[in-house]
Amino acid sequence: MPELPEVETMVRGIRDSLVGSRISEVLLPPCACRPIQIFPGIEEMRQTSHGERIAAVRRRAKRVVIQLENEHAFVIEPRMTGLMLLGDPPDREHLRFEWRLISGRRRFSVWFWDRRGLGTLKLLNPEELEKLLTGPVLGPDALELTLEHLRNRLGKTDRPVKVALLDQKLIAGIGNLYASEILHLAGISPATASSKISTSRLERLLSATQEVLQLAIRYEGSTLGDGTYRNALNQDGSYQNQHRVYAREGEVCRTCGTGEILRIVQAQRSTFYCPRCQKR
DNA sequence: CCCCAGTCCTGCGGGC
DNA sequence: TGCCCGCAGGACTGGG
Repeated sequence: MPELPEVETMVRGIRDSLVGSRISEVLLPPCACRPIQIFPGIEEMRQTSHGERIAAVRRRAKRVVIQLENEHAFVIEPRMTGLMLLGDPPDREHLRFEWRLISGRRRFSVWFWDRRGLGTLKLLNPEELEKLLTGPVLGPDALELTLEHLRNRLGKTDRPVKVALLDQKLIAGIGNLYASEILHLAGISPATASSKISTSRLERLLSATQEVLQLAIRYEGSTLGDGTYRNALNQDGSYQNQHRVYAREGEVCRTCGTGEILRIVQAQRSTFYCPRCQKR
């Protein structure tokens, strides 16, 4: 499931090829499955993007932003199973969108592939893009968090900290997998009421967030058993081998060597933790 | 306003 | 063996 590290890996994987190249065509591949949500329609997308040069490729939280020189931007939300690919896709039937590009004499394509089709694709105008980047829909990016952010945002809610970490309005970029990983490294129980966490423990939470996300980026994200997430060249990430708790229910905690990893359900999502290492 | 349950989607694996 | 059901969870919606 693409979260911040996986989306960052996608962006790094396509950036050098895309920046400076020119869009010759955008296409909806023939696809037997239900079409993904796109906005606006394909014809408006063509009119706005045809012949435009790509100025930048960046990440905002869990979204890929492809900025054009005319200041419009494609914004891709991979959600559960979406991938940005330069190489061969896992299969042809779940290709959802194609950008045909020209760089000098070279012609190539970048694809959006999405097995489950929960992903979305939008072409935003400059005002809409500005709202996405700085508006209230998304909180501060998890890699740019400060202690003040945590104090102001977690301090005002009594929800369990695991649930609050998933709220993109509070902090943007953390998903279900990395929330469990971060709380384990921070030594904080996922059930702790957010507002009850002391400043010194918020400092641990802050450094654990940076450490886990940066390390996961270095390992190019997590490819789980379902094998869905891959980098831009359709290769596996390797952070799954470093997982501290996620999907390790019943196994022994590698940190304390004795605790058994438990799974609980919070807000209809699985949470994994070590009851010995993580206290309220 | 705040928060939670329900919803979308597809593929896979457990159980009978 | 084959079928069905539940589960995976990112982001959004409706309602309490």
